[in-house]
Amino acid sequence: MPATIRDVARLAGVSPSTVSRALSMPSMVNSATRVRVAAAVEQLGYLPNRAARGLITGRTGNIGLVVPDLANPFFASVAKGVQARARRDDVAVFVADTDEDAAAEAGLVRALAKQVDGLILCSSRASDAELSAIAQETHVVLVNRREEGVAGVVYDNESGMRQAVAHLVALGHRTIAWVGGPDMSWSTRHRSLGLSDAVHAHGAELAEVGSFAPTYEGGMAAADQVVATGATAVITYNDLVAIGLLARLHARGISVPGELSVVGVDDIAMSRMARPALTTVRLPKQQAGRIAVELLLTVLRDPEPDNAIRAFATLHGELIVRESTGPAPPP
Amino acid sequence: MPATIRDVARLAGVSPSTVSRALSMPSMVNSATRVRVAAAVEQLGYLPNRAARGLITGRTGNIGLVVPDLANPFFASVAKGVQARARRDDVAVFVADTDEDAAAEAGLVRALAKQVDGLILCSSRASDAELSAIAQETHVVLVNRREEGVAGVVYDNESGMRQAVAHLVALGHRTIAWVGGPDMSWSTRHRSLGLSDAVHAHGAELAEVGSFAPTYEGGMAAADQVVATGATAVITYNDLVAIGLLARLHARGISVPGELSVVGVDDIAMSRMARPALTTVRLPKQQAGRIAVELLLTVLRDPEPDNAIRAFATLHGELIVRESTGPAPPP
DNA sequence: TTGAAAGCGCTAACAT
DNA sequence: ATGTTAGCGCTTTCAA
Repeated sequence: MPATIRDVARLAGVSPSTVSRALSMPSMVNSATRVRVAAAVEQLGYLPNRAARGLITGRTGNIGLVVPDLANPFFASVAKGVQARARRDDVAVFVADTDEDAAAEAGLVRALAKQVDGLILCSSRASDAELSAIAQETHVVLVNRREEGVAGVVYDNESGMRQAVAHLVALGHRTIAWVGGPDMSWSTRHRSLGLSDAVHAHGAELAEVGSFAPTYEGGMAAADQVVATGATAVITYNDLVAIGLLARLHARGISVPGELSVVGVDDIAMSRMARPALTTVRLPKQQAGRIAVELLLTVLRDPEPDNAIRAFATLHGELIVRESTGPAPPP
Repeated sequence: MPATIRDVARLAGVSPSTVSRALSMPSMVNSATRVRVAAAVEQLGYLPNRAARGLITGRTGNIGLVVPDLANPFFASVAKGVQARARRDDVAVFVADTDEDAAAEAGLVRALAKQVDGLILCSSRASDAELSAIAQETHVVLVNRREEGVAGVVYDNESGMRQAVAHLVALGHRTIAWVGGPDMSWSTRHRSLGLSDAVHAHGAELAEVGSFAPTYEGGMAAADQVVATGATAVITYNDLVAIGLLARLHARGISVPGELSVVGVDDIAMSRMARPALTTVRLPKQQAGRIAVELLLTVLRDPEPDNAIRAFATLHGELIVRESTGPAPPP
């Protein structure tokens, strides 16, 4: 049986309210009593029951993190960043994996919303309407998606795509293929847009091969269509897709980068380990998680609606050049 | 402002206790009132406050999952399995990442213990003493570790090692190196033991090169020592280590499997994607997570101490042969 | 500076 | 079958 505040109070010879104050507002209690309370707390190994506290303060000290797929290293990294930052403020984190299912996401969000002070929605596949409904119910921070009036952190996808295109064009590529991710993904739309702009700015050609699952399998599936476009270079929605694509190209005996250059996005650990090692746009993943928590805590501390709107962070990706592109020029 | 049980009661024209009963023990309430309550619940979008319920029932409907490193795909998969199974029973999951730090683990566990019905400790690095202390405070299910009197799920490491060794010996290897994982890891001890038995049973030689971090970097660090042993084959603590080792061997121009055969453990997605593709012992990861939840829910349902002791599941690994071993015989 | 009392949202006796 | 009462562990008025 864990000790309650009354046990502590009894042992310290004070009232429960004094114990409560000694813990949450130490300045309002006599230093002598404060010491006695501290001793009792120590001796009993007392830890306040957060649920009980939350019931009255309306604050649970918990936050929720919702991701499409924990097995995707990108999300695992974001989750790690969230964890790390949350722990610093003694905040516990509920994690929910939606399995890339928008319907499941809605359910999980509703279930979590009641037990947390706020929610971090990572790469949410929810519709705009659903999203604002959620934002009404609890504090929300978005990762990888920008929505008016909701706080969040996004990557500058346009800049990432510009870097990738500049690199490929410098290598002599004139036709670049693009393998898109989930249609509901904000990132895929913005990467596609940025890519289109960058390619045309360089007077090159863009060959879009459509939407694929953001997974290794998605990349395998996309490979043949990419080859069919006749492009000499391809940029994929993310690294997982690029690595799947690499595998299929290898199976078909198509040499990378000899016949086709490949660029991914994310720089997951796997990218470096791929053969050939994958050129990619490195996104600061843990940082996104940390900032998301930061934002959420800020919003919670000062819930003025004005702040929510401004609280949008933009992170920048960085092109990491590896063997999967050049120096061999395309055919 | 979310609706409370009193709002529902008022709208349905009944008392709060009736609403409570209609929701938790529907059979004890008149079907007519049950319908009225259901309607009110629906109309108000009422969702019981779990914290409040937990305060009185002593059950929160939450569980905690503690892992050493979410960025390790093995743990990400286990987490996914846990999530999936927990969701089926409408249980929410706190996830804590200890960053491979035993001290952090202790703190996180204590913090979580109060807000959950039970804890799943995955590859816990805690000492036996700490572990039993935790098991005293809350219900615990261990993954990847076997402890007397604590429920859990482990892999049959011995069998996995036997399969790997039989494979290597059949290929003609006579000296097999072993790269161990964290010293505090139950798995590393049992893999090492099983390996030793299997190797000697085949009349072969075992060359142990010590403990390394269970990461890509650990594998890089181990590679040169492995080579120095003169072994023609190496088995590593896990796939991440094997892949790091592969990278370092590649950098040194040592051919795999031509000069050295490599076998990992886990079969993370990355293993298939490695070049050469990694031979490994496939562990059912999500299944471990699912079973852990199952066990925990069972223990919670019927907290007789007798069950806890028996509730230990053993899962079996399966050797997956890929390019990193044979058919080329060792030198 | 401290204590007593009330109550957060809910469920579990105890009545009826 | 339903309502009333009490109280889970905590914080927060309000008095002293």
